[in-house]
Amino acid sequence: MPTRTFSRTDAAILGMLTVEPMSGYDMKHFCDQSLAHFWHENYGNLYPRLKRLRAAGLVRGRRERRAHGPDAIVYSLTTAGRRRFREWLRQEPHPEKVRSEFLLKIFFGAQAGLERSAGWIRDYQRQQQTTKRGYADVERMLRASLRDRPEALYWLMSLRRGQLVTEARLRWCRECLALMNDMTPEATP
Amino acid sequence: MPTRTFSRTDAAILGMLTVEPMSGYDMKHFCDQSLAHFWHENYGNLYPRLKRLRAAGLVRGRRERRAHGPDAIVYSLTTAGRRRFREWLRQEPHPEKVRSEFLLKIFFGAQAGLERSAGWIRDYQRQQQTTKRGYADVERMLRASLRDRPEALYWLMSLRRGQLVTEARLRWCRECLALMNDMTPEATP
DNA sequence: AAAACCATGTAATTGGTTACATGATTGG
DNA sequence: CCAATCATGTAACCAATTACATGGTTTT
Repeated sequence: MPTRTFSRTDAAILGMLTVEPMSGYDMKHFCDQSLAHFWHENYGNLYPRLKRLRAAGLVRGRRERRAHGPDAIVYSLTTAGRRRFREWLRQEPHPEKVRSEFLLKIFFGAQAGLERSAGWIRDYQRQQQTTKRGYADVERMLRASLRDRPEALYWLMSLRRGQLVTEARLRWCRECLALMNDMTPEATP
Repeated sequence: MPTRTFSRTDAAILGMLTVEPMSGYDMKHFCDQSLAHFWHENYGNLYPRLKRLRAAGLVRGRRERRAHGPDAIVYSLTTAGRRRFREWLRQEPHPEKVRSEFLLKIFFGAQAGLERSAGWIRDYQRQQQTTKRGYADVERMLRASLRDRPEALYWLMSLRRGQLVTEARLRWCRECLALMNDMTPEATP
């Protein structure tokens, strides 16, 4: 009797546990720090999933005393869990279903006017710049861990993707803002 | 009494109707053709939403005879609908919540091995190449429509974003494949 | 006559988000 | 002792996907 349904969140959970045993709380942090540019989770989804995975025998969890703060339920993979994760890894990834509210607003930007649209782009540009700076730190850490963690090479690859894409987005911002600037009726004397 | 909830799909629908009156079927096509790289819809969501929007008085729809095929319900914006769309446009876009199954598989790729991971990347590369070719056609069409459609400038901007990002992703594929190739124990004599 | 396309819909389900509730521990 | 952080959970909700069902029209 296999797990009834196996969501992508389940896969992410098992994946994180291949790195090291973690609590649900830790996983949230792992997502926010290491997977941020391509994955996110929230507690309301994480905790119930962990319970189900445990019931299904894919993970085991035990209450542990922590150096700082209250006890936590630390989960680790069972043999079945590791097997299930490998199985998921073998399957072709589903094509992504993008939904970018931001680009929707740009596409229909004519209705909003140049000023407003340029404003969204500048906000977006700022975000991307912050992201870019964040990557630099992560990269340093990852490179350092390459010695004792061969997987870090894969981590670096996924990071690299974030970097290149962010770079491209920033370039796009510059291009658009320049273009829009040329279009604005010159107000300087 | 305003619409109870206003989903992003609702916004997309109203947006498409600012371009021209359309049926639900047309909208699906519009998404697949013009918004594909940042938006997608499916009938099971579209049709019920259209009903609700009509009930809320934001769109009006009437059965029309079509040149080819059966009758269609062609929707257009009401004044309230146009107002509601402008209101949505003024609001700051929500930050995107990315979930890329593909990158998750790359990140945890060490568990799968070089061969498998490189395979996913090659598949991905092929997809992106197809996408890139598609953009070229769209660009030509959009540039042509610039004369009688000033909004086409905004359409071109959103397209440009797709082009730059796709370019970056392709570059990433090349980099990764080269790196992985160097790592494979040379099998040639 | 069949295949391909045009067109609209519903029901069941899931997958995920938000908001709420609770409480332990640590550092200032 | 208060604020911040650590930690786990549930309930209500919703948004969207999938699968199913139906039928008209056009082309071959």
